[in-house]
This record gives sequence, C-alpha cells and structure tokens, in this order.
Amino acid sequence: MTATIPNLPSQYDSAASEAKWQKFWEENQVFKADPNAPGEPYCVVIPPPNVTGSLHMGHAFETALIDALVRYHRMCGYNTLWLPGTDHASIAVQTILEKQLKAEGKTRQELGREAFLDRAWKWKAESGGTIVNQLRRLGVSVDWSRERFTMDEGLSKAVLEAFIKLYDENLIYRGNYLVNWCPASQSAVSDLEVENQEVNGHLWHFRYPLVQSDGYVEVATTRPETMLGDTAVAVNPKDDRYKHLIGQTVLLPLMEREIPIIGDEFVDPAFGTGCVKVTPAHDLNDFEMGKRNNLKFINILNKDGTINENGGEFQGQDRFVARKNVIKRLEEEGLLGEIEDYKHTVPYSDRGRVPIEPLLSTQWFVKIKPLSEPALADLDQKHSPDFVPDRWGKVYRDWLVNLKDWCISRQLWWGHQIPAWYAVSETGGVLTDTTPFMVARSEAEAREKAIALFGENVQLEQDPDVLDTWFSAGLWPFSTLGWPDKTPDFKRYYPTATLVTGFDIIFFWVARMTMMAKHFTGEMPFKTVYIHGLVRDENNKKMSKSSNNGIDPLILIDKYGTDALRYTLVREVTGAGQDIRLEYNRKTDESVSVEASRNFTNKLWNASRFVLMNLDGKTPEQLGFPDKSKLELSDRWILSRFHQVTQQIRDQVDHYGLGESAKLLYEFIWGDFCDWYIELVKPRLQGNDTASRQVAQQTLAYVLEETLKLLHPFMPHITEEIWHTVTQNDENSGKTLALQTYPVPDSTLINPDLEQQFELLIGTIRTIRNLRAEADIKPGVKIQAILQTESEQEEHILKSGQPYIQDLAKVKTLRINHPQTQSILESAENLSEADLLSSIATFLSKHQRVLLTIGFILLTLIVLKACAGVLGAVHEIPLLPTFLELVGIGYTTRFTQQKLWKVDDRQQLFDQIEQFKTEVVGSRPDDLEPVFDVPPSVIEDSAQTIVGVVGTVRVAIPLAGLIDLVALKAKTEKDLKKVEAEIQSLSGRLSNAKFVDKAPADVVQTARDALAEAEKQAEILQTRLDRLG
RNA sequence: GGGCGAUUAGCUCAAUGGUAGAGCGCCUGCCUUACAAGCAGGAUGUUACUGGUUCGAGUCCAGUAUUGCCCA
Repeated sequence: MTATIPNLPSQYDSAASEAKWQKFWEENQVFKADPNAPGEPYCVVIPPPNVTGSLHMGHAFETALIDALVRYHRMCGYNTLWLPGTDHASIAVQTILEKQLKAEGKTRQELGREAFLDRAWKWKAESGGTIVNQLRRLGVSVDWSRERFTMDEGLSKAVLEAFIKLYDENLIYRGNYLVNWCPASQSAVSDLEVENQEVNGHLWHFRYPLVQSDGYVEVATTRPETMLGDTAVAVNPKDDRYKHLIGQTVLLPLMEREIPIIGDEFVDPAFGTGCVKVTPAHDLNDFEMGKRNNLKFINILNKDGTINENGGEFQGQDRFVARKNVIKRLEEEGLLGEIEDYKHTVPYSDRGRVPIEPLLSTQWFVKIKPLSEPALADLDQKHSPDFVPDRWGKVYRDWLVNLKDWCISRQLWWGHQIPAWYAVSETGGVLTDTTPFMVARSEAEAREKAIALFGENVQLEQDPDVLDTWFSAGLWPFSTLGWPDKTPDFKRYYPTATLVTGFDIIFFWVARMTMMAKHFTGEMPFKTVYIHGLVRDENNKKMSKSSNNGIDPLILIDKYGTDALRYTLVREVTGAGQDIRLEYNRKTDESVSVEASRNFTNKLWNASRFVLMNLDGKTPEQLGFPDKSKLELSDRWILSRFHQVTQQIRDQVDHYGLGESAKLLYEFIWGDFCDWYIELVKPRLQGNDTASRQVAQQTLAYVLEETLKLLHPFMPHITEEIWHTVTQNDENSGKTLALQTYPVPDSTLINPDLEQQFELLIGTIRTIRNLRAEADIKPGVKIQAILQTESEQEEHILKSGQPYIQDLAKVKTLRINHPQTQSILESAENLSEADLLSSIATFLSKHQRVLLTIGFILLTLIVLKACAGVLGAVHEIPLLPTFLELVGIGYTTRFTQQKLWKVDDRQQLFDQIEQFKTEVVGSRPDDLEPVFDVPPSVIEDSAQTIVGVVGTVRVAIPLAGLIDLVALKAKTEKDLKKVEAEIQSLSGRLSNAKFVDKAPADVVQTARDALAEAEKQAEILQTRLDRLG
C-alpha cells in the first residue's frame, strides 16, 4: 500500500470548508428525500421565514436545533425530509414596495393592481432569495428541490381549496366588526401584528354637563379625540356616587349630542373618576358595551387615520392633531379637568410602527369554535400534539379556549386575493357592504353562479382584499407536501414528526396549523412541538428590531465559523424552552462564548491531525477494528467511554436534550479523547512494539471516525471535512458523512467497572501532578513516587496502570507498596553514575554560570564522592580544579564538615541536590536522574516527603527540600480543616440512627466510604503537618 | 391585575431529595514534535430571603423580594 500521509494545516479554516461542503451537499442532492426509499419517515417543515427578511439570531438558533435533529434522524436511518420555504409576508412586502413608489412620487392606486403585482413578483425574484441564501450559510440539511413559497402555484391552490371548503361549511363569513386597523398600511391586521407598548401618556379629565340637572360628570380618557364618537357615559350600577344618574343624559361637548348615562358592570369604579366615556366604534370594550346596551356606533375615522365627516369641526385633521385640538377646545369651553401623567399600553402596528386604531369595518372572518374544539379534543384526549417542554401545552390550550373569530381579510394587494366575486350590478355598480357575492374557484365559476341568480347581464367584481398571510401559513405542514392532492410526499411524510418553533408564535401559527390540519386532514400536523426559547442579547434583553439590539449571525459566522456559532447556540440550551443568552461585544463584534466553541473546533481539528499523522497513511477502514483480545487497558477504556457517550447522546437527543448532548461531546472529545487517550497512546505510537502500536492506531482511527459521526449533527462542516480526509474519500467520491450510520452503542464494549478503575488512575495522576505543583517541581523534572494502598484491588489497578502514571505524571521511579508486606515493585531503570558525571561535565563545559550555581554542582560532586561505595573514582571529575579556584577551598571544606558528617543530613542534601540539579539542567532531565533511590524508611521519616491521597491510595513524593515550607504548611492546614469539617458532617449523619435506618443502604454506604476516605486524608494531612513542624 | 419562568462562583449556566460542578475570566508554571485558538496546576459559593416537610433541601411546599416574558 502506498502510504500518503494526509496533511492538514494547524488551524481549521472554517470559511473555505463551509463553502465547499455546502456546495457539495447541494450539488450532490445529499438531502433530497425519496418517498419510495425505506425507513420510518421523519419529516420536518421549516417555520417559513419572511421572504423579505434577513437572517437574525433567532433563525440561526432555531435552524441549528432543527438541523441537529434532522441530521441525527437521517443518520439513524429514518427516511428524512426537511422541507424549506418562505412565506409571502403581505404587509412587509407591500410596505417595502410602497416606499419605493413613494420615492418615485407614485402610489399603488395610480399604478394599478396588475402593474403593482408585477413589480412585487419582480422584487421577490430579485430580493426574496436573501434569507434563503443566508440559510444555506448555516449548513441546513434541507431538501432544496422541495422548496416552497406560500404564493406558489401549489400552495395557492391549497389556499383556494381551504377557503372554499370553509366557506361552504359556513365557517367563513363576512361581517362588520371592530378590527385592528393600521393607518399606515391602511389595512386590518391580525393580533399577531400588534405589539403592545407601554408609553408615558396622560389621563385627561373631561366634564360632560348633565342635561337633566346642574353640574356635570367627569370622565377620564387617554385618547381625547375619541370623544367625538362617544355615544354614552357609563358607571358601575353598584357605585353609590353615580347610580342615581343612570338613565339621565349628558350633552357631549363640541358635538352638542345628547347621550345617555348607562349602568354597566364592566366599569371599574376605581379607575379614574369611576365614570367612563363610551365610544363603541373605537374601543373593544366599548364595542361590547355598545352591543349590550344598544348604543349607537359612530365611526369618526377615515382609513388613513384622519377624522371623517362625523367629527364635526375636526374633519380632515389627523387623529393626533385632532387630539390636541379637542383638548384645546375643551379647555376654552372650561370643560377640561385634571391632566394626570399616566403610563398605559398602546397597541402599535408591528409593521407600520404607528398606533393601531380599533376600527369598525366589513371584513372576512373564520368562525373559530368549530375549528378549535376538535383541536382541543385531541389535546385533552390524545395529548396531541405533544409539547416539549410540557408546560407550553397549557399555554396552547388556554389560547384555543379563548380564541375569538379570526379576521382573515387584509386591505392589501400582495397575497392570495379572496375568491369572492360581487354582483356589483345589483348595487348600482359599486361594491357596498350589502352587495351580493359568490365564492368560487374561478371567475368563470363565479359568473356561472351569478348568472343563475341575477341573469346574463350581471356585472362581477372580485373582492380586492387578500387573505392574512397566516391563513396560508396555517396550511403549511400539509400544503407543502402537496395537499389537497394525495401526492406520494403527502402519503409518505404527513403528518410530520416534529415542529420546532419559538413560544411567541404558539398562538398565531401553531394553533392555526393544528386547527386547519385537524379540519382538513383529520390529523394533527405534527407529533411533537418542540418549543425553544429566545436568544437574548448580552444584557439579557430580547433581540428586536425596535430596540435595534440584534446580533448579526453572519458577522459571527465570518469570524468564528458556522459550526462554532451553531454549537454555541445549541450548547447553551439547558432545559427545552429556556431562553439563552449570547455573549457579545458590540465594539469589537466578538463573542467569548462563540470563540470558546471555535477553540473547540480547533481542538478537534488538531486531535484529528495528530491521529492522521500517526496512521501511516491508512484509513480507519484499512486498519480495521482492533482485535479485542489485544486491546490494552487504555484502549478498552476509551472504547467503553465512547460507547457510553454514544448511548447517552442517543438517549438525550431522543428526548430533545440537544444542549446536554453537545456538552457530552465536548467533554468526551476534549477530556477523554484528547487529554487522556491521545496522551496515553503517544509512547506506543513512538515505541517499538509494533503489535501495541497497531492496536493503538486502530483504536485511534475507530474512535475518531465514530466521534465525527456523533458530532456531525452539531458541527456538520468540520466533521465532514475531517471525515473526508481521514477516510481519504475526496469530494468526487460522492460519499458523505451526512449519510453515514449514526454510531450504535455496543454494550459489550461498555464497562463501567473499568471506567471506574480508570478514574483511580486518572485521580492518581492528578494527585501526583497536584503534589508536584504544590512542591513547585519543574514540569520537566522526573520524580520518584510511592503509592500505598491497603486494597488489593486498588493495588492491582495501579500496577496495571503503572506505565500511564509514570508517563503522564512524569514519574521516573514508581513504587507501589502494599503496606503489610512492604513488597516493592521496581520499574524504573537507573542511570549509571558515569552517565551523570559526563552530563554534568558537558553541561559545565558549555555554560559558565554564576558562582552559586557552580558551587552547588561542586557540592554534588563532593557528595557523590562521599558516597564512595556507589561512585566512581575522583579522577573522573575533570573540572574539580576549576571549581576549587572559583569557590575557594576553605568554604568547601567547611561545608563538607558541616553537612556531610551525619548520614541523615547527607540524605537530605542528596535530595536538595537532585532537585537543584534537575532545575539547572531541566532541559535534559533524562540525562540527570537521581543516582540513589531513597529507601522507603527514609521517605517515611523525611520531613520533606509530600503526601497526598486519592481514594484510599496514599501518594508520597520525596522532595528535595527546595520548597516553601511556610506556604505548604498553610495550605496543608487549610486542607485539613476542610477535611475535618467533612468528617464532622459525615460522622454526624452516620451517628444519626434515623439516617442509618431510613436512608437507602447504598446512600449510607457511600457516606461510610466517604468518611473512611476523609479520615484517611485527615490522618495523612495531620502527619504531613506534624512533620512540617 | 392574571398566568408562566428565573434568581447557584466575577460572568454564562449545570446539578433523578444524598451535602454543589463546567466553560469563560482570574492566579501560578510551562512554546512538553496535534493544538499558545494549547498544556499542567490553583483560588472562588451563607445556592436571593423567611418559614415548613424530611434522617437529609440548591432540589419539594408556603410566603417575601428582585427580575424577565405572555395576556388584560
């Protein structure tokens, strides 16, 4: 086999990789669904973004969640379809176009309907692709061949069908009611398009003179101009202040209209003066009151928000101009009372950005009860759809219960024109509220009907209005699949599996889809509704256009990559439905949390590089799965971890635990695989044991490839990129990670006992590292360590993991003692004295260091000399004369007398020298190993042996005496205090008979074990403290 | 006013009722042949408050405070 070792740069280039794979997926139609293919269907329809829109963080978040689910299911073998598309957004498009026209000095009326719509389609063709192309940059695994638009032919057919059916069933009617009127777009709008805003306004008090007696009643209002349409004054019939006035009349100022004082329970005596003006044609509550009390309905507004002919002297004035003038005139009349500052909510048009006016007009409505009740029944009886998290089911239910009839007509041109034709010839050639009409599939059909009713000469005119965009959006899950035709797609993929959307549109969209679907298809359109939270900005504020605090996902994608952004968003999700917060610095356009994810991509990248560099150019497939009988401890451990994590991720994703899965992957890849496994196999890859090396390669390759599969739904681009490199499938192979089988946990490889044992090894390594750090031992220095345990099992684990401990904790000599037997396991080879000496000589010949340094080296030599039984002859010390010259023989002699006389002092000095020596020549530690192994007895006795504990393993490291005793003592005291507190808490619990009796046995046992461990630790710490003096 | 959330380390967030963890930031030491976008080690908490249930409460219950969202 020709070994071509794939070469990767040391940093992942997200931009190049993303563009490449997005193109690859689309060109190869990787995500094109085939209804004839096998597999349980898994279909998701995209919540259609607004065709005028551009990508915002909410899209990025939602899309990341959906794509993770969809890619996961596809890899799990489901027949998967994610269907993309956009909605036509009547008002938004119309607003944009009218703005353009205005700039050209034209109006849409001048242009005419046909020309206007031509323009609209042209605009859609040119600019409507923005959002869709931005979605591509997120790497969505949608089937672009099935992309739909709410106004395309098929969906328009579905809309027509739905309208006609509902009309035929008497579920659509035309009537004169109060609707939300947007004076800017001059159309009725749905509740959805109304945003209530709190404003600092005023409460004006007006005096309405009584007709039957002297004096007046005082009313309060936030909208003074509406008084022009007042047709009553209302009080609460239980209100003693006013109830005697009920039945009398007042003279409405400025209009000089006599209007009644009525009693109505609705009036809150505590609000304002307790006496309210009633404007039935311009306020929802007043409308109801007007109906209850048979009041007159006087409309004072034109459609553009100016005062109409019913407003007397104010006719023609804009509503806000009229407001000022009404106040001014009342003041002149002496009828203006107090003006209070008053905070209240004003409904604003979402699109027009102006206050909405409740306006009485003739509109089309959907009768909602017959639609909501079956949906409610499915919820209550079948728990369908299933909301995740469950609590949103209640919100959905409340909405279904409280639904009011739905105004579906919009006074716009861009949209589905209402399929109703008016026989205008019956009402003098003009369309009035009473003109007879017929609903039909086409003008021809309407004409046929009309002729039957009104004769050959009937003159028809189609209703100019269009349907609410949500009417077509409500059909989305089935209209996109071909309904009303029984297409193969519809048969195969409907009902869909999961709807993923934000809670903010449960009411408007989700409920409409369930009602429409239940009515038209007899089924709920999706099994599950997964509700996600909002992405909040760095100040925990909801991102919105009005606060202009949106964070542009494309900026973050350019900076950190799509995978990093997606991963950040998904990882942030904890509980479903919980809002997430995105860190962001607006000055630098940086985000620390996305940066952390980018670092994670780079970590994966470099781990993969490492694996690639060590596979001798072979692919995982060529290497094959390792022979199970040849697996070493660390191999069995990482395989167990991998399959355990696979199991956990599958469990989590199956229950929408996407954030948890993302975190599990992070911990597995960065922690288990990179920090431990890769480090553990390095010696085997570089060593001479070819069998061991091969098993390591096989395991590395296997775990890497499978991990890429696990991670793919969360980070599709980088995993695809690495996978192609690792498997040596180039782009032309047509193969893709996206269609590989998602890893399946192999229970025979999962070994919790082994994992637990491995934890002891990891803990031991950490403890040694920790002790090294406490003792300030340089990272390059190899040390001695002694492990003691009374447990044979632990002893066995430690022995089997001995090479790992030595390697990762930089331990040269490791003894594992069983205290009873004092059996010593030696593992390290000792260097010869000659090696040491020659090393020192080499070092010194190269470096002329300061006096102190040289002095210590000199001491080393002298000490070595003192231990003549171990050392070679003095003539092997070539530089001695130089030292004597430099340091002075007198000092050396004195030191030798003081320090080397007693054996114990000498031992201590050995340690110091060993430490110093390695510090000085730390760059070549292997060359300068200690010549002597310190006997266990010395370790036990030495004041400067540092001891730690892991589990019940005692870890001892003989120190060289160069540590900060004061700091170590303080630290030890602190640790001891902590452990003592734990002992107190644990023994308190265990001495409580109730705890021992009532708590589960395993909990009690855990506590006992913890106590034993804590006591052992306390003992060790106490000993250490005693020794430290 | 009604409903639903949230409040845990400096920040962002975790923790089937068993005695609190991670990432980022911070401190210390390291350019150790995959990665300085890195490695090793470290410090940091009256779990908002007050009661209650329980052998045991961050977790369950009640109330309070603060905060966010939805509805009116």
